[in-house]
Amino acid sequence: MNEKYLPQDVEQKWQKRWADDRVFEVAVNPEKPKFYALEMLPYPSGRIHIGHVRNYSIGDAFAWYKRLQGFNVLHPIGWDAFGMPAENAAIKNKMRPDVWTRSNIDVMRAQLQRVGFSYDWSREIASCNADFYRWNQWFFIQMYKQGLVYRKRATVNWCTECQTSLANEQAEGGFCWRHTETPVEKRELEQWFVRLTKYNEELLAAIDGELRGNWPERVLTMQRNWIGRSEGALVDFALAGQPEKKIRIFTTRIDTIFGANAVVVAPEHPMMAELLAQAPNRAEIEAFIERVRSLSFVDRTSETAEKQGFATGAFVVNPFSQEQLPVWVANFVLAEYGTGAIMCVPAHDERDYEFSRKFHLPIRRVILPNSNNDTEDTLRYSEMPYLGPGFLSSNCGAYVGMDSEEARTKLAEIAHEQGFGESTVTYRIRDWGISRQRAWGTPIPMVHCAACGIVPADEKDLPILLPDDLDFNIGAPLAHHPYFVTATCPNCQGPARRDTDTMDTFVDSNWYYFRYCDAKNDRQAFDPAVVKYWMPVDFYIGGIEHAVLHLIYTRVWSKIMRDIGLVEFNEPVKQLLTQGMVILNGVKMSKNKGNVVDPDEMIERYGADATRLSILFAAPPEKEVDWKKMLRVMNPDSPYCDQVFKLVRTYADESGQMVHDIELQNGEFHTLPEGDGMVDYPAAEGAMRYLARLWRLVRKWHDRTQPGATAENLHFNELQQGVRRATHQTIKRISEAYEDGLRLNVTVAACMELTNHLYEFDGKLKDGEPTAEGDCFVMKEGIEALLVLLAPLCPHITQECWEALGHPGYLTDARWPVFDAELAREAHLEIPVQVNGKIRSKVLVAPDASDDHIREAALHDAKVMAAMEGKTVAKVIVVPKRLVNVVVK
RNA sequence: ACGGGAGUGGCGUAACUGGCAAACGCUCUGGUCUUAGAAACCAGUGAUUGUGGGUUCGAAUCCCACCUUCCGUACCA
Repeated sequence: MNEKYLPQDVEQKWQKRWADDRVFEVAVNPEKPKFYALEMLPYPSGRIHIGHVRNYSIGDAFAWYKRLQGFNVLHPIGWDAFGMPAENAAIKNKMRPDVWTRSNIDVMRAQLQRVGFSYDWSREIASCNADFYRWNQWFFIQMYKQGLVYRKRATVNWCTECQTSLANEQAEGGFCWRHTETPVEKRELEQWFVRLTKYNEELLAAIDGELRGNWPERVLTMQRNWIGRSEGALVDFALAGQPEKKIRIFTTRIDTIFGANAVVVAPEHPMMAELLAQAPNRAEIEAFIERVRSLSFVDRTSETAEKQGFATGAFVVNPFSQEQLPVWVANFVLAEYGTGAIMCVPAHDERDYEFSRKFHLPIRRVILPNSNNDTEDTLRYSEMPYLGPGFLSSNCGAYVGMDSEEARTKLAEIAHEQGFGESTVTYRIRDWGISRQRAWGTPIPMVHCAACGIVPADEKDLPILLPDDLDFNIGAPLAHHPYFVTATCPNCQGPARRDTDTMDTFVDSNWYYFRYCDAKNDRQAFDPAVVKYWMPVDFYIGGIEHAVLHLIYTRVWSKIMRDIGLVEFNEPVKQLLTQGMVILNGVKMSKNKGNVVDPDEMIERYGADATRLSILFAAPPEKEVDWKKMLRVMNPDSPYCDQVFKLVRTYADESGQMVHDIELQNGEFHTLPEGDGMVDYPAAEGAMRYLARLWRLVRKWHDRTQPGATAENLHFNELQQGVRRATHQTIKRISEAYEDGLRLNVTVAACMELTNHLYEFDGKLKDGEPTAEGDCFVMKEGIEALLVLLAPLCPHITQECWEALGHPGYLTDARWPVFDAELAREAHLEIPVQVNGKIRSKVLVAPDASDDHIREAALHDAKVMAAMEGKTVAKVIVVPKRLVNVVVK
């Protein structure tokens, strides 16, 4: 064992051995319990950043933890390799996207290996490889045959930056998920859709069932809201004088229908032409509709948007009251939700109230809050609009006095019986449009034949290969590629045209982790028997940003695979952890924001183990880490450096060189002069200091401990027992931290504490004297436990130390230390004694002392007696083994 | 606006879930060692737990109000 801890040497040595001996490669083994540890796969954007290091360090720690517990752990990695940035690089740098992507992958793979993650590299996949995406095409065809993908013309979201359509989930809030500054536009397009909505109820059931407690509540809430289930009723309002023509509305409050003062339709409503037939100011209304329709999603829904509308001149009949109501068109009614038409009930809906007040429409109360003896007088002072439950008022014809909840079902039933409505459930979630007008993606395996229509490609013709000589400087490269476009109809063998759209890249991430299970299979997407062994994923780590994107799609995809007969389970991910981001100056790190911190420099200076340790120690996994608090500008000669934390922005300049800006005053950034940009990482330095300390301890003791020694026939003195106690308390603490929310920061603290304790013990021994057998045993026990407990975080140094202690094999064969409650028990308890809630003294008692004994000891303590002087004891509270509180008056 | 988190030393955080507040680390100060520095080691500074009220023998922890902050949703009828 080297005298000095040299992380580079240690890390390179073991990384090479791990690779040579394929230490982390696993195979199906029915004898062993399996564990599937997974992290969301990276996009090969160029280089790894510190956020990746954090995410993957968390996952690696858990994979190691399970491995040390004896599980057969599958821990794979791969590349989300299709997508826009490659295509942009192709346009900008005239590089082929596959070349760009693969060279990025090579760089990033080397970086990941340098961090020493315990991946089974034999399973590495890249979604841009034909042996992967051919199965996207295969799935597509299966789903097409089952009616789970279908084609329709629809208004879709269009990102002008991406030059492609987007799914609703990818345009949340009106902005593109990649370009959060770019508002999406609407376009009419013919597209392929995946029938997500078939699984609405199933998705919801699991959110409130098996996923609850195992997925973060935050993610479940977001998914629940996204699915947006809403129970209500559809009601037809016939046009006055034209009973065969009806406007269908959706409402969750059919019980308020007697209070309707109008029917309001969205500007896009399909009956608009008919409704406007009578309108005297038709031109004005049409101009209004045109104006609203041309607004971007954001402008149209922004908070400041005032309610605007026009009466169309048409009237409808309220089917319950036979009352004639005007039909209005207004900007606040959404065409894409419900039926695109509502009934306006101002007394019991905020928006309708605001709208009616503005346009002076009559407001009529139909739900009375307290009972049916509310009078108009008492109501005058009650709130408007009233949204709560109550009783139907005398405005409600035969239903007066009915409970509003009851009326909700009752009126829907009546509507159904009389043929003008029914109760229904609507959802906010839409089917998933997966066609993309891009070239760097999975070609959609469909053929357009003049004679046969749209026909799926023959399965034996898969994969439909993406040409590698596309010209990216013309729009729609696939459509302009003659050999790609030309096809033969699988049906009639006549000439046909290929679909020139590609699939959304979220298709790849739907099932990549199934492919890891059987990554080399060239006959099927995966062997169901193999997947049956490894799946579902036991522990999945990724960012919260995929809560309603990837994590909804992939749940549905699993259900589709189940329905096709490939798998048997319903949910693909048992437990989910959403790790906190690493942010810099309040912004998430990402390549296109230019604020990426490259870990290479840190690893070079402090080693991979210290880098990992420092970032895991910084905060619990689900919390954000602010990178600026992890670093400091260091250059004592620089006038900018005065031993004070500075705000540093780290990014790569044009040439790829890392540059550090430093913030001085007033939030202004200044580029540091040449040579002053030295950045120091106190956190990583501290981590390395700790590891060096551990190293020295092991070095001092490694040849004094015998690998085979047992505690039998040894009698331990008090000091030695203290070491064993600390060891076992640490085992307990760390094991609990893993099980209870994977609080890795706590495990680091506990390891340091144990190390401190071992040093303390070492310091008490007289140097130079032959060491007692008991001393050697307890140190060996402590050090070995410490190494195994720390291995998930710092696999290199612990492995090196493990070897130094005389263990021939890899740490993967070590086992998580077993906690012994007897050894962890305190020799005696120090019980704090309070007098009226204030700590006055402490008494020492035996660990098995009775409450009575503790009480007596406390009451006879000199300091306690002094504090009670002249007062009478009212009550004595004894918390077993914990504390005594004497209440005196 | 609504919904959900979160406020603990100069900083990051911990506290067995109602029982000794601050473990662990960073920073800082002093010392030992050294020609000097670094490293290392030793010692030390550091809190009305956001504010106010309540429950309790006892509150960082539970309840109420307020303040600050982060995240999510944003006319979904």
